[in-house]
Amino acid sequence: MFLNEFEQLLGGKSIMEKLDSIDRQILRILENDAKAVAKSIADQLGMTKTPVYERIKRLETEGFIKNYKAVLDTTKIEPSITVFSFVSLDAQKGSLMDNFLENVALFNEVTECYVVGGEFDFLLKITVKNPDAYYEFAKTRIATLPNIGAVKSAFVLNEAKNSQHFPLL
Amino acid sequence: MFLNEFEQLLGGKSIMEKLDSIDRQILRILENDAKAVAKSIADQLGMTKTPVYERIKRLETEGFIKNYKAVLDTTKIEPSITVFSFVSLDAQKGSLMDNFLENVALFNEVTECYVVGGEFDFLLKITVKNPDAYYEFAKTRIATLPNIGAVKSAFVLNEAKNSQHFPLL
DNA sequence: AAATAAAAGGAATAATATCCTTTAAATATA
DNA sequence: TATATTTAAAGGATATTATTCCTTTTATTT
Repeated sequence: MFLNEFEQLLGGKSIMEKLDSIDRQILRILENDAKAVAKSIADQLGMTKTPVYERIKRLETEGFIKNYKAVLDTTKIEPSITVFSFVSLDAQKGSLMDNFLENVALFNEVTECYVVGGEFDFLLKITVKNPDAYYEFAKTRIATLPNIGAVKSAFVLNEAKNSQHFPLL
Repeated sequence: MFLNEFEQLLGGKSIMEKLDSIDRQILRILENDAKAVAKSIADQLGMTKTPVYERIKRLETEGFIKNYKAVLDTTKIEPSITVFSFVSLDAQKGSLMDNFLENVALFNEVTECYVVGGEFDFLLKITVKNPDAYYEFAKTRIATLPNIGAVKSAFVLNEAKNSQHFPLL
């Protein structure tokens, strides 16, 4: 058996632990339902629990599955509003961008933050109690950060779709 | 004991099942780790498993917890690009908006879709294999929908933060 | 055909969910 | 303020169920 140069470097262990069709089906099932157990997944795939169990463990230890989370019905818990805000900096100096990211990482209100290409530099997903709270947050937390240029916001009126499913599985 | 008019309608059962501080702490723990069991949550809260177990079951049956999902490391599974696209329609007729939403709901590539206020009508989160696939998808799937006006896209260069935590718990 | 890897099957362990009874706490009532 | 009533929590016991391990069989690859 021949090892390629990468595998040789790792003592025969492949870097790219590839996923076969069964792995992908298991991931798709767990993506829908973290509580699915080896036995029920095995039944769906026409297998037995042992190989399925071992594959799940492998997918966990190798990091294909990062973690398991409860999905909450936030509207039932407390009324809130969500705002997507595009932000651009005065200058695209790398240190400025890092500084911005470090800051927003600390804000619980910013649940997601993406570095994007195009007219703006960042896209933030912000969740707060109400419009007043958003105004306060934008004014005191975002606008005060150094070198903020333009900010353009879109208020979410309705969450029409949120599948949280990786479409390439 | 007096019932208010809403409670009377439900035979004494309150509509707004309110969450106390313990419920919120349980939700916060499960939001981080769906695999946390009653015993370990109870330990963290200085309680015993029974009341915690009963509260979890209540939170599930009353819908505060919608479901449990595995969070995947999609970059390890397959290279992909994510694009946020703002879309506006020619006219904001309600039926046109419904039609648009019905269509995008069918596209696996559109993992999230929000109705927003402001310059545009919708915000889509789109995941595809590569820029070519995005061009193909935008051209054949989105641009061909009836009454599409403007489309403005921002390509994700980096996912700097994705907490998936409801900040108001 | 041989060797390796994966899957199957079964069995045992361990842990958790679930139930029931008792105790404590909080609230309402006298 | 004391007492009664209701609700929630605690504690323990049981039964179910999943994990985990080991051996055998099948499939795949060389």
